Amino acid sequence: MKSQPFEMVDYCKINLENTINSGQVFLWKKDQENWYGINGQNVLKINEIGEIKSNTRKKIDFFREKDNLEEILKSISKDKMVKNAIKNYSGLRILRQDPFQCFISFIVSSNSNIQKIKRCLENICENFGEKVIFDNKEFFLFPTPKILATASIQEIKKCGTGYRSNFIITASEMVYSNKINFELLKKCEYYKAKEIISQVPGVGNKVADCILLFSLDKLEAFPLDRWMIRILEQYYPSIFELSTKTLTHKQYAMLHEKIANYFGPYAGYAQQFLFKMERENYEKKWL
DNA sequence: CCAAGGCCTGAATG
DNA sequence: ACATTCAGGCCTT
Repeated sequence: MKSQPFEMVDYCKINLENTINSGQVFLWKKDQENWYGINGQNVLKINEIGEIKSNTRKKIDFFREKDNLEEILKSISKDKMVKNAIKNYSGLRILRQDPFQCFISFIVSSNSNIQKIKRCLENICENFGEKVIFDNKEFFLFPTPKILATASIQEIKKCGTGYRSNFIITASEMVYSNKINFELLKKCEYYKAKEIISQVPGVGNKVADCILLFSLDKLEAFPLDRWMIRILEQYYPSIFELSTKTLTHKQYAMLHEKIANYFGPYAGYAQQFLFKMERENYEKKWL
């Protein structure tokens, strides 16, 4: 067996801080030594050495432990930008989130920022989610599709979600009625899954790609928000020449095509590293 | 097909 | 102190 470079082993080891502070999850906080997070009907606790505990016995592969990180990192290392980001933010992982929570989270995220998204989601949990005690601490789980589907618009609005409140209710109805079936979407290929999930009001290109990447195992999804556009303009002007300010559906699709060709089947991982890098450069706050 | 404006909130700026 | 501007993604016109 060939010995692999020392660094590669290092980069493959998960780094919780980098992972949680990368804009993919919102309901996480840290006390003295442990991270606690809400993932659907579970409270997750992760200690300093990376052991994961839950309030239930349900076991989920939250960290995508079966991903072949070495292969993925090699695959996306197409240029200096990505290589540096991998080096500087080593241990950053894509998580496998609870699909319904992820779905609602990114509908809430539209036209918003991380702090506000977090506040809104905390309100949603406190107002609609089940209260549980875990580790002598109080948590509110993420509400079920049924609860949000049958909530009143006024109640939702109190959470600070504004015009997105209607989207939340309709989206939850579609999940509750099984019109949107996450298990099915996991089995679909990327384009098909995206087509289906885009039928939900409040889910456009970017939100769809976030849901697909962060909860439905579509690692080729590459969410293009203002930050990513800025990054591509700045660092990849010759590869992905961007003409206009606003991305139409067609332009989004064409750009994704180029990106997929360039970064390959794990493009979503490249996106996460580049996003993390740029936000850190601008010293943007996380949670 | 594309461009422009409105939706809602909170932070930043004047 | 208050008013204005801006960031942010989706939908309708």
